[in-house]
Amino acid sequence: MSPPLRLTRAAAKARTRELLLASAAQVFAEQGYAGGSVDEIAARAGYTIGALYSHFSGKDELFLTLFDDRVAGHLRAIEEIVEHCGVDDDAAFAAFGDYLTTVADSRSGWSGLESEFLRYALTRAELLAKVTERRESARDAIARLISRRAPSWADAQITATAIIALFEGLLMQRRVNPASVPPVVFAGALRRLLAQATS
Amino acid sequence: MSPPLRLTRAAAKARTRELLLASAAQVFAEQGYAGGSVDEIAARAGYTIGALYSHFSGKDELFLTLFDDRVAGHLRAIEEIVEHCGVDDDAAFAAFGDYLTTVADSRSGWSGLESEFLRYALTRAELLAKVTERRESARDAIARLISRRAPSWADAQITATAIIALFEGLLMQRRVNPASVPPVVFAGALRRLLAQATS
DNA sequence: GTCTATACAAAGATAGAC
DNA sequence: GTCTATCTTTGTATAGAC
Repeated sequence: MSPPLRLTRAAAKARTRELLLASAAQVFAEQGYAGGSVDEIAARAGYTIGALYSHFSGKDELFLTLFDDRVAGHLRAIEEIVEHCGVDDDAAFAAFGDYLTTVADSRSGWSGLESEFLRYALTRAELLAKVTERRESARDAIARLISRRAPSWADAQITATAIIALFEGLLMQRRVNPASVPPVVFAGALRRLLAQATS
Repeated sequence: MSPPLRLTRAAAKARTRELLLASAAQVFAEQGYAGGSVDEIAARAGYTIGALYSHFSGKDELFLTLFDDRVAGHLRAIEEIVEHCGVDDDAAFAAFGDYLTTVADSRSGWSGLESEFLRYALTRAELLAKVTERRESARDAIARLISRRAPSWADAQITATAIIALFEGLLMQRRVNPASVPPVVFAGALRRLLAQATS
C-alpha cells in the first residue's frame, strides 16, 4: 500500500525496456542491422540476452519498435519545420537541408538502415507487410503536407515518394562522404521537386 | 601446338569465373549481401567453395567485381538514352523512368544492394575507400552529361548526387511495392530536377 | 582447378536455476 | 526479471587429397 522507495515494478520494467531500446538504436546505427548482435545490444545496456528476450520477441521486434519511433520523429520534425516557417518556402527548404545533415551526422543517425532492413524484409513476407504499411502511412502523411502544391492526390503521393527516396539516398551518401552532400543538395532538390507548375 | 578440342585452359578458367560471377549476381539479388552465402553461390554455379576461393579472394571481391559491372552498365545505358533521344528531353525522361522499372523488376535487379553494401563498408575503411572512389567517378560521369544544364561544375555534381540518391531510393521502393513507383515518378522528378532555372 | 573435410567463429534463440 | 549455460545453425575460410 505504501509507495515504493524508488520505482514500481512496472516502472522498472519500462526502464529496462527503454535502456535496451536505446542500446539497440546505438548498435544498429554503428553496425547496421545484420552487423549488430543482440548480444552486444543487451551487454551495452547492462543486461544479458536472457533479459532482452524477456522484453522482446527477438531482433526483428527490437528493430520494428525503433523504426516506429524514427518515423514518428521524422514526421514530428517535418511538421515543426512546416509550422515554424509558414509560407516562407526558402526558409523551410534550408531547414530541411539542415535536418538531413543533422540526422546523418548524429551518433544515432540511421543512415542506410531503413534500406538495409527493407532489403532484409524482402524475403520475409510478414515482416515486409509490416514495414510497407508503416512506410505508406508515412508517405501519405507527407503527401498531405504537400497536397496543396500538387494538382492531385496521386501527384502528391508521387512527389512524396520521390522525396522519401531522395532523403534516404542522401542520408546514406552523406554518411559515406559528408563533403559530397552539403545541406544545399537536399534543399535545392526539394525546391525543384516542389516548384509549382507554371506552364 | 594443335588447337584444343574445345577450350583452352585459360578460356576454361575464364568461363568458370563468369559462371561464378553470374551465380553471385543472382544470389545477391535474391538474398542481399549479408543474406547470400558464398556456399550457395558456388553451388548454384555448379562448383564448391573450394573452387570459388581459387578464383576470388572472398565475398568482398566477388561483390566489388559485380559492382563495377553494374556501374559500367548503368553508365552505358544512360549514355545510350541520352544519345538516342538527342534534345528531346521528354523522351529521355520517359526512357529513364522505364529504365528504373526495368532494372528494379529484373530477376537480377540489384535494388537496395548498393546501399546495403555501403552500410556494410562503413565500418571497413579500405573497402569504403574503394566503393567511394567508384561512386565518385560515376557521379562525375553523370555530372558531365548534365553540366551544360547547370550554372557550374559544382552545381552539376550536386544535381548528379541527388539523381543517384533518388534512383537508388526509388529502386528499393519499387522492389518493395511496384505499384507505388510507376515510371513517371522517376521521369517527373528528373524533369523537375533538371529544369533550367528561369528566374 | 576442383573437391572433400574441417577448422573456426558468430549469431539467434531457448531452458532452467535463482 | 535476470542470468548462466547451452543448443543449433550458419557462414567464411583453409588444408590437403586427387
